[in-house]
Amino acid sequence: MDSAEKPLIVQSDRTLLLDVHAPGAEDARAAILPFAELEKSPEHIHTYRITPLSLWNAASAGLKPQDVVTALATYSRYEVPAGISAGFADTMARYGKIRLRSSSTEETELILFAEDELVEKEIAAAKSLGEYLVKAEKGFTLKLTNRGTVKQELIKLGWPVQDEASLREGEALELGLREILPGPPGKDSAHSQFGDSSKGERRPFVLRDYQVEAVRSVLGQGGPGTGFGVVVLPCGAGKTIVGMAVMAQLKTNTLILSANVAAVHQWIDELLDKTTLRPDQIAEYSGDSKSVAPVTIATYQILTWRPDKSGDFPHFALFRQYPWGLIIYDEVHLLPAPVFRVTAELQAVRRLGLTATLVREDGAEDAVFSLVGPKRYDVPWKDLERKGWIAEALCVEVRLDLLDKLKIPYAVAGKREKYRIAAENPLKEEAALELIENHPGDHILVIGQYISQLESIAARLKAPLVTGKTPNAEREKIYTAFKKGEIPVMVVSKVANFALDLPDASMAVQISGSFGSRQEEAQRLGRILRPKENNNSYFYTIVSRSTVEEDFAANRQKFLAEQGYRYSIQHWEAT
DNA sequence: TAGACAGGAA
DNA sequence: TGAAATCCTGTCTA
Repeated sequence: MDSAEKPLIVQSDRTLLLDVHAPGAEDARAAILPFAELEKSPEHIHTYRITPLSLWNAASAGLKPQDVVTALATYSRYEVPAGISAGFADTMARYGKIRLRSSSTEETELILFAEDELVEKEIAAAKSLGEYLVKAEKGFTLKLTNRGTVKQELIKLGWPVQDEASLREGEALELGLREILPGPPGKDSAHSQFGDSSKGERRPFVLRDYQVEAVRSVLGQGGPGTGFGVVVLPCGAGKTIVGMAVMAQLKTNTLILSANVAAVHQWIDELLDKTTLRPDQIAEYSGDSKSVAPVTIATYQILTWRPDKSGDFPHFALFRQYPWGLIIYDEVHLLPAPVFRVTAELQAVRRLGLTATLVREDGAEDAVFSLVGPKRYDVPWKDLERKGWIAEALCVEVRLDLLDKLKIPYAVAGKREKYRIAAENPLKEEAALELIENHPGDHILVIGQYISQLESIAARLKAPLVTGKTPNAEREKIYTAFKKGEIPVMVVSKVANFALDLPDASMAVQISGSFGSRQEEAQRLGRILRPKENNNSYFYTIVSRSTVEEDFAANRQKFLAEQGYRYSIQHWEAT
């Protein structure tokens, strides 16, 4: 490759510019993904940033500074700035400089070792740690119960702790997977993980190669200190299966926390379908039913509920009253702040975080890192797509003008109203109708934010509308008809973000979205990413040109680019 | 005992 | 930056 054509520009401020049109851009992206975070993703040049956290994640995954340097040198158009490599080495070296080990004498104490004297002095001088650490002959001792808090404080000081203290063994539980021996990957076996449990059949399934790898990277080789961390996999890639496989390896009582009751039920169905667990060994702990069993699935919400604002969290007792050997945090990026607090106490219990995206809008990534664990496994969506595990999705941003009549009201509107005017641009409906007309035979989901807009387009499409107010019985009826193909188009509101029982579609048209949340975009794309027998899925986002929406669209798409998708932009004109 | 629904929270 | 949906609890009805 001519070096002038290389895709990457490395800058001394630790940003990486990726020219997405250059040859080798895809390979370069895959190479930098383990240690860099995507920051911006406009059409031509994507910006990645190397942060301390991204380097520590890389270090905990076993990457060496030299690997980072090599990746950069391989794809860099210009010479890698002098000094930047030394900086990476310094930052990465911080991971592992401080280790946490079990005390050989005191069962309720841990020992914090610093590799060199300077680091030790720095820790000793840190005010925020003073109340937890006691100077010992070598290193410091701390109370077992402060394990998480200390780790969190240290990462704030720039010292990620390598936690090697032993983990508590939970009560043993015999369970296995109803798994058949893995075969070669291919399109056929891609479907075998999605058994139809409604028919009551419990088919064996194949653990996919990347799922096996994810399990291995969390559990390590069974050595001390392993057994916690976060696995990042896209929607539809079988995160629950990774969770169940970890459970089957550890064979211990497990508490599973998930985002909503639908997810709780899904976990229960999956556990019954794919493991050897009996129904009486599985319990739901939610608003409906508060039972506890060797495997218990709870919602985050019930745990964070409290009768009055400043009081205690009565349901936290669930964490402590049962001998859990493993806690699974489903959708760990949604972990609420109060659960961080109790998680800080639970550092002796094995922890597995599952998510499609670690990105949090509130910047609590370092709390996830220090309390749940470092990122242990991540795979670019494009890889899964290439192997046929998830459907290939084509993302198109459709830009159109604001309706003439609205241009003046938009210009004079306050910041607040601008969002709504741009989002509800009536021309979007025309464009959506046209897109849908051009896709006969597809199962189409129209997704939007505002009920009035959705009502209008649903009426024009003669399609059913599902919102939060739609009673469950009716939802069920519409979903079934959509699945059978009796209804080709379905209009949905924000329920699309949460409802797990929403049927799969081969095309989605997003006519309005909310304030640039990447998680939201992820959920929506996930709706159309399930494996299909035939060809591609389409994801259209309709955006009003020259409005605030363009900025939001950029933010929302960042996530997709993060995963290696390429957006194309179409301009639509009213005829 | 199950469900439907209102009200509060985030 | 704002609207919409969810989940939990408690109460009421049959």
